[in-house]
Amino acid sequence: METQKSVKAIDPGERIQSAALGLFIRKGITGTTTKEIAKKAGVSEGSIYNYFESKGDLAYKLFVRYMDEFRGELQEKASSVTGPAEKLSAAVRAFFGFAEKEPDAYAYIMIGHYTELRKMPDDKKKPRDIFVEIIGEGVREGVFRGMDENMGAAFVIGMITRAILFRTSGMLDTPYGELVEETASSSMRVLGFNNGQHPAGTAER
Amino acid sequence: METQKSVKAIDPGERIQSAALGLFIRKGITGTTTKEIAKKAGVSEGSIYNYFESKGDLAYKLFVRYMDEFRGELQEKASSVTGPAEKLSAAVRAFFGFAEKEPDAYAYIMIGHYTELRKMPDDKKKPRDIFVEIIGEGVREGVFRGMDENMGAAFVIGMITRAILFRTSGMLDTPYGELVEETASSSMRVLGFNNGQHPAGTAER
Amino acid sequence: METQKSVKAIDPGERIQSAALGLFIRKGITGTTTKEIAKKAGVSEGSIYNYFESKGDLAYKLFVRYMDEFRGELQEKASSVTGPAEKLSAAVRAFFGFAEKEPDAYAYIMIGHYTELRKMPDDKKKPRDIFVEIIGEGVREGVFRGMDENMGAAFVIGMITRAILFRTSGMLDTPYGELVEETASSSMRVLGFNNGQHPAGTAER
Amino acid sequence: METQKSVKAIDPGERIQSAALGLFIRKGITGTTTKEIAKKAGVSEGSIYNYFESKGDLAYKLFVRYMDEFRGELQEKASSVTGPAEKLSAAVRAFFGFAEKEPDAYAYIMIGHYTELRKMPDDKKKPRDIFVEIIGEGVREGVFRGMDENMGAAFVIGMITRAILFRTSGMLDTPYGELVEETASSSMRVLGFNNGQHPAGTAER
DNA sequence: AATGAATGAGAGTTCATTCAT
DNA sequence: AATGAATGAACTCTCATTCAT
Repeated sequence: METQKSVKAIDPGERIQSAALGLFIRKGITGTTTKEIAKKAGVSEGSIYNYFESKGDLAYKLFVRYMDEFRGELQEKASSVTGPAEKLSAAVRAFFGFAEKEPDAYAYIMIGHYTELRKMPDDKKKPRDIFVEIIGEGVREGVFRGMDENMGAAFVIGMITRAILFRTSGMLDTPYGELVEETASSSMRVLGFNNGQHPAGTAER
Repeated sequence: METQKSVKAIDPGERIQSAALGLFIRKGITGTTTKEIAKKAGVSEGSIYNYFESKGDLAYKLFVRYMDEFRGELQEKASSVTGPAEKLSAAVRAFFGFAEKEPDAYAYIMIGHYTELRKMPDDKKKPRDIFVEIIGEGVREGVFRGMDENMGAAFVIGMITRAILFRTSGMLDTPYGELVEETASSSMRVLGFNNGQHPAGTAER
Repeated sequence: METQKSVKAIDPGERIQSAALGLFIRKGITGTTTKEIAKKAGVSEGSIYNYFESKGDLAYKLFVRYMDEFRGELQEKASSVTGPAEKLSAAVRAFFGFAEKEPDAYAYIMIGHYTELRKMPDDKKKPRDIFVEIIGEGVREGVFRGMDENMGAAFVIGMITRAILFRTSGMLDTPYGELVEETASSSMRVLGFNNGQHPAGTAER
Repeated sequence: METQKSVKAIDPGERIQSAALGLFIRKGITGTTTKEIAKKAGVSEGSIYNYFESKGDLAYKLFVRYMDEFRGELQEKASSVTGPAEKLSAAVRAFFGFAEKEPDAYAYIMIGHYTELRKMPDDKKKPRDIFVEIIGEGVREGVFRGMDENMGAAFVIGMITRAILFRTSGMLDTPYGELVEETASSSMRVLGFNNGQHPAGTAER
């Protein structure tokens, strides 16, 4: 009963991260002040520094955290099925699923590629690696047409992210479920998926 | 013969824009100081304000300028051929062409979508509109499979931009020409291009 | 046998003072944080305030404590012999002795004259008073030449402190014992000590 | 006529240094805020940074400037006469002269030895070197008794600085001129100066 | 007595913008 | 048009001190 008194009682470090995430995606990292973060999180400005070394550290930790979470979900969903086509479909769905479930975290990850975060080194496995592996496997097994797996991953990820971007910014009003299915099947077309019946490259369905 | 006395003689406004572009893509807009711009452009800090209202105005004008230029090239190339498939191919090539010829401008446009510039309203025609129109036309003519033209544009643009991003960041070493061709043909696959022989949706080639 | 259980068992107030002394002389009072003191002393930051009113109070108490200790040693050594010359020699030796035995405390006292501590009023007897008294006595007894006792004290203390400073900072490599003797005899020269044979002040000039 | 409009017209960099010097010696470097310096100098806080890289840089530049000036005066005065005894006397007088003419600069130099400045590396010639050279020369020429020149310098400088300190802090009311003469002649006593009549070292002990 | 998270005033510093020249 | 010194608001970050536990 003492475990959780009120909403204010949850870990300040968590509240700071949550507040920062919302501000970062709306105003950018540099465009967000520590004063704003503190106010939104309901803590003092100085408190931020009890949990993070600097604003940059906070931004970076947030990035790594959500990248890991995102990659983890992709991995988990892809691992739960067998076969390159099934894995790819699962990964596409998980991608959309994450963007739908945690839109702020998703937006932050996307922004990260184009801002200060981009230069932050990371030798950890990234979401894209999941796609590269699945496609590589599919190509080797003859399920997908012969193509560079990195290029295939670029195509698939590109389609997904732009579809989400178009939808988020109101340029596309296709219902969510339909968009997911269309993106998944379009990915199959790009990869020359042949349903396993005969050599890749034919793809009639 | 008065057209170009020396490098210092060209329009200061031009030099300022050129300097700013390079700095903006490397350090971000907020991360770039007017002092740096002035120094790189070889003008005084105060001079910037004789040509632009503020740093934000400079950033915005740069964005609009290159967006226009980019869209213009896409338009021009697409208009020079006939038929949706040909137009689309031309647009895809022009997209890559612009990114190759003016990498800084291209990078700036891409970054713009995710930073301060994003909020800048624009009712002008954008690069994406070119794709939407071409695809819409192709769908109506039965050359492409039946699909939402905005979704199709999202897919195609997504493939192109990610392919360029992967290549630029060294994750993909496919030769330039080959990448262009692969992207163009993959776009056709996604759009269910049937070579004009029979109803879209079959796509064997 | 309860006197000293473990190093952690000794009085926290003592540990705090010891930690503070080391930090103060290396980084200055303002340059030392309470967090550092607490860490080095092995206590919590808050604990400091159970023993001292403030950081300034801690700095001041340290200063007074060592000033007293220093003056006490000078006094004690000087009192143990008779005659101005002997007393002065003893005081000079005690001065060097203190600097050698408790270099941190000595350094802190020296620094104190030039920093925040300087303004702290003190009507207590100070080390310099020992010298003033001895010299005044010597002058009145005709053992030293006629001179202002305060001036004489300034000269003697100046020689001692600079000699120690030069030695501590590596500018002087005279062995310790020799330096003490040289300083003591040089003090005698300055004070015109005539070995008691004939009236002081002989040194015609 | 335009050269000097008003007192406010003199170089802001100079006004900043002057204001900082006064504050630094009264409150210490860390104890002085940039806000105070700016206010006293009659400039904006930001202006300080048009002239100095940081508060530390300002403090350091001030230190070097006055050290150079001080050493220069000692050198100049010592060079204007011949013979070790005369040179030493001149140096002692110049030392007192500088402290009298520029008490703030003198105080700042003294404080510098005990604060942040102390760690600032300096391979330049320092005031003390003047004394070391003169004494070394005197010892070699037999004008002063045989002694380590560094030790001799420590004694002489110690006497001078303490005499000034005692006088400045009101512990000594000897008139200025007399104090200078007494310090000069006492220095001669310490160095065993024999008036040139017979070999140094005569002072049997 | 002991703790250490929380505080918030205030520090040094940056920088877009202005304006007298 | 061009300059660049001056500005001052706003920033990030520090740290002595407090206080609920």
